[in-house]
Amino acid sequence: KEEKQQQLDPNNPAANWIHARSTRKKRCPYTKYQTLELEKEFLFNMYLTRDRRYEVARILSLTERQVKIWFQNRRMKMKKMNRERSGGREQL
Amino acid sequence: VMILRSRFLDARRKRRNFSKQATEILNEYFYSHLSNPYPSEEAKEELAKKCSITVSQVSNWFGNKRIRYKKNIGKFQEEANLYAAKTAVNAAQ
DNA sequence: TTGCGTCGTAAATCATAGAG
DNA sequence: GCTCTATGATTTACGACGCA
Repeated sequence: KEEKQQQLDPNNPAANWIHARSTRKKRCPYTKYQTLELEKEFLFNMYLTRDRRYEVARILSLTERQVKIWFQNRRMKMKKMNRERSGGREQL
Repeated sequence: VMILRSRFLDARRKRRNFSKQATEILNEYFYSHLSNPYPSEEAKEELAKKCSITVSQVSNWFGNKRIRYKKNIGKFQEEANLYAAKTAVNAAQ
């Protein structure tokens, strides 16, 4: 059911925008518990100290790198939400 | 209160498909820039305005389109031809 | 030179609008 | 109405680049 064969036709101008780092770790969705705890920590402070990062990672069985990146992504999400909250209309 | 609040927040996932015309505009851009379908911030703003959607929605659309196109070029061949022809006609005028 | 910041994105996954 | 699948949005994980 899974044959991903794409013969890139030389005529096809789309030949060059394929990135795909083969070494990239596959995305693995975090559990409800992990996400909830991360959100709680984010509410406490948007930026982690090194010690907090270590603790959070240990408690949630994530790597420190994962926790660091989660916070980076979370800050970007917040930024996006603020951007669209101020620009768009509000109802209710 | 928390339930109502979460319902409101989850409402962001309530979506409507874009209008036929908006999809048309986005596809025209995509297929006429197939060698580099990465609109600049300015281009995104212009597309957003023309389509009456947000810049984020334009970004989402291109992100989805690039990956889905790449994953199955054959499936989009007909669509690609259609917009290529349309672009050619526009250019000829 | 280490290291964490943002920005833009790939790819997978989620949620459901809509087509059969 | 009830599946499915197409589609828009969100979630992980990086690369590229900035600053201290």
